[in-house]
Amino acid sequence: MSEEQQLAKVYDPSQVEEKWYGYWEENGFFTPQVEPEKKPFSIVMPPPNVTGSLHLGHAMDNTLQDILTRFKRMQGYNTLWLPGTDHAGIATQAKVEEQLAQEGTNRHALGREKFLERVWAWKEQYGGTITRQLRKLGASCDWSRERFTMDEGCSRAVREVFVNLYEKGLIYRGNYIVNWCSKCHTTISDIEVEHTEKEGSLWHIRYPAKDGGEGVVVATTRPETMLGDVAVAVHPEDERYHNLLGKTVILPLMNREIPVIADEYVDKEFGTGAVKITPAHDPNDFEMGLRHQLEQINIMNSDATINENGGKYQGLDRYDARKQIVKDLEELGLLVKVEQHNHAVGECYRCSTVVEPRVSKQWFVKMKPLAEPAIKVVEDGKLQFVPERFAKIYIGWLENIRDWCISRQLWWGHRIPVWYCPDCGAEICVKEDPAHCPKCGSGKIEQDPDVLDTWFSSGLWPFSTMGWPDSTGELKHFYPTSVLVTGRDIIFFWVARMIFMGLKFQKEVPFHKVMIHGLILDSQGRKMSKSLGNGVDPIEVINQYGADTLRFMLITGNTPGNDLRFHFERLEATRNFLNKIWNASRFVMMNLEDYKNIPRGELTLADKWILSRYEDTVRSVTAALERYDLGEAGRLLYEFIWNEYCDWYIELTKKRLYNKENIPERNTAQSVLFEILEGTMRLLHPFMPFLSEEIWQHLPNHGKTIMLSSWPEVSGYKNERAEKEMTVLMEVIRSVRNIRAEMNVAPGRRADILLVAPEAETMNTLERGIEDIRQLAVGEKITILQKIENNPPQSASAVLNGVTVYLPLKGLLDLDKEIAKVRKEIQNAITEQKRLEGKLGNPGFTGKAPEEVIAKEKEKLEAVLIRLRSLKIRLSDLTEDLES
RNA sequence: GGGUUUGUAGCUCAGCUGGUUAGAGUACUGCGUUGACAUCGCAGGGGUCGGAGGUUCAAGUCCUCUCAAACCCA
Repeated sequence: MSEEQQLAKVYDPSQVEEKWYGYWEENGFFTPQVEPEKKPFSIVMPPPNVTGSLHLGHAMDNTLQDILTRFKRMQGYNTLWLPGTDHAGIATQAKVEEQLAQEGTNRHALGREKFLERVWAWKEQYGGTITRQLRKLGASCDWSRERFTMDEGCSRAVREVFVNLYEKGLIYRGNYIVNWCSKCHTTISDIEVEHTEKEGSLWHIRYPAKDGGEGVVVATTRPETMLGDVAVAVHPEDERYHNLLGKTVILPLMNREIPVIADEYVDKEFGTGAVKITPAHDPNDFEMGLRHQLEQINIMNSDATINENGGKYQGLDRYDARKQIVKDLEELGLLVKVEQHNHAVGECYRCSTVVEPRVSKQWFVKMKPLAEPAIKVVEDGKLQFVPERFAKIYIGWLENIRDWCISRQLWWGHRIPVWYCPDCGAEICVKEDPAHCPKCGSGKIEQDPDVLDTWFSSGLWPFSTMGWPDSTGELKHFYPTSVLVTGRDIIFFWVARMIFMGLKFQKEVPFHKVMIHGLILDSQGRKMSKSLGNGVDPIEVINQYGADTLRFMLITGNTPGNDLRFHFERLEATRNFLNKIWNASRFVMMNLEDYKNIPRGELTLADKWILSRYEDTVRSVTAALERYDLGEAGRLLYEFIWNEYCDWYIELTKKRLYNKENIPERNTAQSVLFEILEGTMRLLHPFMPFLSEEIWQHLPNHGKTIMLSSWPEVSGYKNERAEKEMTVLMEVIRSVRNIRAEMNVAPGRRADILLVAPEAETMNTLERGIEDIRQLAVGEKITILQKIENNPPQSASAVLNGVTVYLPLKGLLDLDKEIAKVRKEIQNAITEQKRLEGKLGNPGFTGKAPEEVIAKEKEKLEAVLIRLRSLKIRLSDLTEDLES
């Protein structure tokens, strides 16, 4: 065992983490065979952006998945954690375009084919970064099955789904108002728009009547869109405007005649109660335009400049046009007033450019028929959210869903599998690329230039990664997956879409549970962002503290679903915990050199106690993991290891370990120390895979790897009596230490201790624990009596439940102080006694409270009375002392 | 405007279906080099649970209102 003795005094994660990860991966420990006879446990990893790098959100998300995966694997499940990456259309394309810009060129100059080559090259270069980082974190996912949303298999799945939905009429092409990002140069879906509250103005503009009357004043936050106005609308019950209904007003600057119409959508209270209607540039106006058969006048180019429909403003940027229009209106005397006005502005979630509602021809998924079953499975409990409250958010969103715009004006992504025939006008949607028009035979067909929203392919992730549309063993065994772990920010983007896609194409939910976790915030509770510069790089944290420390810190210290603040102090506290575990293990190994795995001798009270506490820990940690309360599981382990195993049990074994004469006793202590440490390492392994493996490998009787060892189970060690007895000893020891500290007894100085316990049972406990007390309370001569005749002179004391502790301290004792202390304790006890008597004397309480609660209160009262009696005796003894 | 979450010791957070004298870590104070660990040990001070009202024999824990913060949706 010489190698054990070489363990460093301080745990150094950098020495062990890489070694073990390589060992696990090379030996294929992460890669399951499909074993249909075994119970499956599967997770698909939310695919990170292929060219991205790891942030703390990923670190937490994947730590949670890894904990669940390692836990279930040890429990003997056929366990698959399937990793992969996402092609992230807009983000990746933008990065490559940036690169091209630096070279002084752009994608249009390059052409579609060459551009895509560049993106693939970019992916090859940066695509491995994040998966390497996940390895550093310790993720035990099966890299042999790693997938990419644009790989051949996933692309086939996308094609299959698109064609199928198209044929069922669930995908259609139409002219609708969509969100246009003029910087990313593409359409984005409703949920990709972020609304932020902004200071703006409300311009009141007069539209004169055609007949020369005053006309009407409209209020708008976007005056530039008036170039595309086709009507003015008022509420039908708004009496202020009854005389104007049906009349015609003149649109200033454009001199267009437009009608005043009535629509219930108009809010009478807002602005002047009259609104300008621009169907081509506002979603609400668009709807109203359809109701009233209004013309749609598109006034903007794709770069958000005014187009030929904007008259003399053509060519101006939208905001320059706004300034000019306001100025011109002012000169015409048509600007009535300008008010301060705060309103929500939609911005692109990727680049924060203000989105432009714009009418254009796009592809959509019809959502109602898909949403209904997706709502039902959650309502029926076939798919559960953890914590449950997120189900409400999910259902609420799906109930109010609008059709999903899936086409993107990008090049990087799955190309829409639709061809148009210029000769006969046919629209062709097929699984295999067609060479000519099936209707007229024309060879001039052209494919739709757009690609699909990235989330379209990620929506298929749980089954496309398992080989669908082929029927594979993985699909049969591992689908539906067991649980999906993700942040609450993508419930709409991703979770909902996987659910309806899974239901549609597999006729089954894609996962049984969805575990939602919060965000990681900085120490001040702000979101981490590039612009604030408050982000923390998990890789730097790993380099500094180790992956285990980061992992444990990320999953403890909060409750499921809530955000977590990132404090370096907590990181340090966790590192200290790892060091504590390391040193406790070091201690055990140092004392194991002659350990023989033979039947152990008689167990001491301390042995029985720690075994019982260990059993409790096994049960509670397992239960917490089963209900996805990983933070609680971590906390329980922390408390057991530090407060029970280290602070008490190790200390209690030292005397036996150091006495090398008594081999059986020493061997028994070694045996229990070892058994608990070994089991605890297995409990700890999902949380701290590296540290637990390193320690476990140094222990005797190890196998190939802790990650394939079995999860600890309860084995009948629970011992209430031992726990109760141990509690008495611990209280006695604490009170002696307390007195010593108060009286400034030097730590090394042995002191005599007198214990008085009226009950025979307690006396027995003390007698059996006498050596433990001597050891941990630094006792000299210890006397245990059932009662005392004479008051022990010059003694400090403490009155516990059932035991009175005396420390004779000749010359050190301040009698007045001691008396005051006892008096105060008597006061406290009396207060408590009165409270309990009042409670028990209350017929309301005794009549209505459950039996056990009453019994408990009675017990408490009894204990207080006993204590009070001892305290009073103590007080009279002390006063006698004072008088003598 | 609708919804969700949070508000417990200086700080960060636990406290399950109402029933201990409300807990932990950290910070703070005192003592400490006994053969795992100073990234440590022992001991200690510190909160009446955002505010108001209500239900109940009993409320941090349920209800109503209210204040504050964060987030989501419109």
